[in-house]
Amino acid sequence: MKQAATRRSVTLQDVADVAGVSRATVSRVVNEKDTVHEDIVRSVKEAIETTGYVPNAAARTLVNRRTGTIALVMSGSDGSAAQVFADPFFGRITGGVVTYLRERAMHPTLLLADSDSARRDALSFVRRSNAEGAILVSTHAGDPLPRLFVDAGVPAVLFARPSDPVPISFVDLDHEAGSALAANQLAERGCRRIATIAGPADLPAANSRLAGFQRAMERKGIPYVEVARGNFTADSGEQAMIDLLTTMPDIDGVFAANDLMAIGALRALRDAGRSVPDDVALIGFDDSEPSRMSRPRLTTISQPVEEMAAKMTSMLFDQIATPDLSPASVIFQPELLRRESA
Amino acid sequence: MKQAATRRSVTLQDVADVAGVSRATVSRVVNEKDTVHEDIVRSVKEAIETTGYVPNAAARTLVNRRTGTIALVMSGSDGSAAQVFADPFFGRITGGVVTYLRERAMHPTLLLADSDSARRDALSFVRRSNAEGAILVSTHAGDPLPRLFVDAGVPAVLFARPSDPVPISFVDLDHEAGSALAANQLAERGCRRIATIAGPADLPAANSRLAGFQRAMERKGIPYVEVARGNFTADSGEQAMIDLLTTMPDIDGVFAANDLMAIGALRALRDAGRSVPDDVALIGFDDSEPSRMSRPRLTTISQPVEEMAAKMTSMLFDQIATPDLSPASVIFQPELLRRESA
DNA sequence: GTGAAAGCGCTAACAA
DNA sequence: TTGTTAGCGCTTTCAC
Repeated sequence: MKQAATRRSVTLQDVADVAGVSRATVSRVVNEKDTVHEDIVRSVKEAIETTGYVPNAAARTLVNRRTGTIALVMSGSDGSAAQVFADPFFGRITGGVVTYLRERAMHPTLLLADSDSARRDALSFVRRSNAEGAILVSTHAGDPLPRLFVDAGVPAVLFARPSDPVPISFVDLDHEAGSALAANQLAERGCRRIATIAGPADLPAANSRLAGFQRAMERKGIPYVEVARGNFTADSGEQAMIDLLTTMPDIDGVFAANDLMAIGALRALRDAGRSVPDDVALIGFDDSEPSRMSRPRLTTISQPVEEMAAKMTSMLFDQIATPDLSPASVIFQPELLRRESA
Repeated sequence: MKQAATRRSVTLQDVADVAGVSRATVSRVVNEKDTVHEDIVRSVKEAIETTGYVPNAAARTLVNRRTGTIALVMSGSDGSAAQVFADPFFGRITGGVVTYLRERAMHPTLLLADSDSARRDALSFVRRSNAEGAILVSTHAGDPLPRLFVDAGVPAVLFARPSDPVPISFVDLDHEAGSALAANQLAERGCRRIATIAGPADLPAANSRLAGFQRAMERKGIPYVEVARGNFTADSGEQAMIDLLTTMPDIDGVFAANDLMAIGALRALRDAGRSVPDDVALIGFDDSEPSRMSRPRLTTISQPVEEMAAKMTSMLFDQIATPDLSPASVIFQPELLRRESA
């Protein structure tokens, strides 16, 4: 069966016929090459208007190898699926990426890599030249994804330092500096009996935050800091605080490695009748939504996620332009957001 | 300059040469047509392996018109840019869409439509056949986006009922049923002096929630409900609650049209020395992260966002398959999530 | 400045 | 079952 004429989309040739010129000329006009006589430009543009011509991206890509798309790969731990997206962190990264890309008339395609097969699919997506490169957001340690992309020679950059040493460009936060900010603030308030609620030991970022805090405290003349472990949830923070209150009853300053745990700690403190910040000063990390909602509002460490995402995207562009660029990394500085809890 | 052989990517022809067959046969093997002799299949697969062949998506798309991509268009109010993505709602929708798509080996491309030109770009993105259709998530009233897509005859579905009447398929929540759930819960607790903190009057969803609440209360024999207005922020909820406490000092039940306002109300109530839920029962709407973090934990109305997003995606597929399908809508039922505040 | 023609890599008739 | 061939819509030399 022949295709109905109305169904067929308008092509360069159609425009050329209407304008009485060749395909090539129309192509030049569409691509704004300035080697076309302006009278012709005008009539071609008219023809484009009347025909309602829209260029076909696939045909273009086929010849010039540019897709105008990059892959944004979210790599959660296996099977975590949709949960990855519920994290506001993901939204902030996405915002930064989109903001940067839109100025270059490009768009990210979202891939979820939460299983071996999904990881392979993600790689193959880029290799079919659906995308010019990939932004990898890996939330868990030992993620095989970065290695996969690097080995395949596909342009890619990573959010956060790779846990295994992989030659790939990345952006990261200076976690140690962040917790040092918290340490200094606590010390300057006059806190002396200090504890920290650390994150999971298998997360590099959590360890950096812990190490940075301890080191900064030492520099402030407070060599001993009590350490409790949580898993980045509010409940774990609450429990850790309860334990801390037992082991260190006269505690007067706490740094939680993320806001959620700080919120949990806040609850334990309230239940114990300790006032924040008067009895105990408390600092979180992340500047998350709940940290802004809490009472007292949480003093916390903020990271420039959108900015980091934008930088990461620009690094990806560099790599696409110069394929054998050697890996680079950019470390961003966090800020102390003084609110009410410390 | 001739292109270096190593740079050129492996094509069907290369595989064909190695396997000693024709391009067409290789194509058949790649596309798993079962009309190929299994010995040949084997040797072709081997050749694919040794050559490292990866099919070129653009070339495929050019002939079969399928891109394996759909556009996910987030339409914030003008200039709201990245802020749209910070909303966890966006993440949940994305999660639902991705989960549905991945089973069909497809992926969403993210577009932000927060200005007239961005809206046009979004439309043109789909029309260049970069995507087979579009999922429109519009957060504000009077958004011109749905109309734009419908007029262009591009397959599209909408999250939430269009504020202006546009012939487009959509999914939505039964907001009235949601607030009726809240009303019933309040009434059954024995609350009699009841108020609601409504959302902005120009948001259809906010109005439905208000109307549904009033109606359900009437049915419960409580014809009068005090109404305060907020703008969906915690601060506005706090202020509204303060006002309510003045105009209706013996208030014993409050329904806030979203969780953030409920959180604000919770603060005002605590400041006023009212215990929740004993003195005043409080219900929110959305089941957001802060609602789970608060103390007392917020009783709220939850909506099946991921499910709605998945359904929306499947409706888009129907529309792509059958272009002149008439618009359909599917309304989802919310649930009462009883926690501690009511 | 403009047109003719040769592909980009693939699929799908149609032949064989 | 397999190969030949004609495009899909575009860009880009290369002549004119």
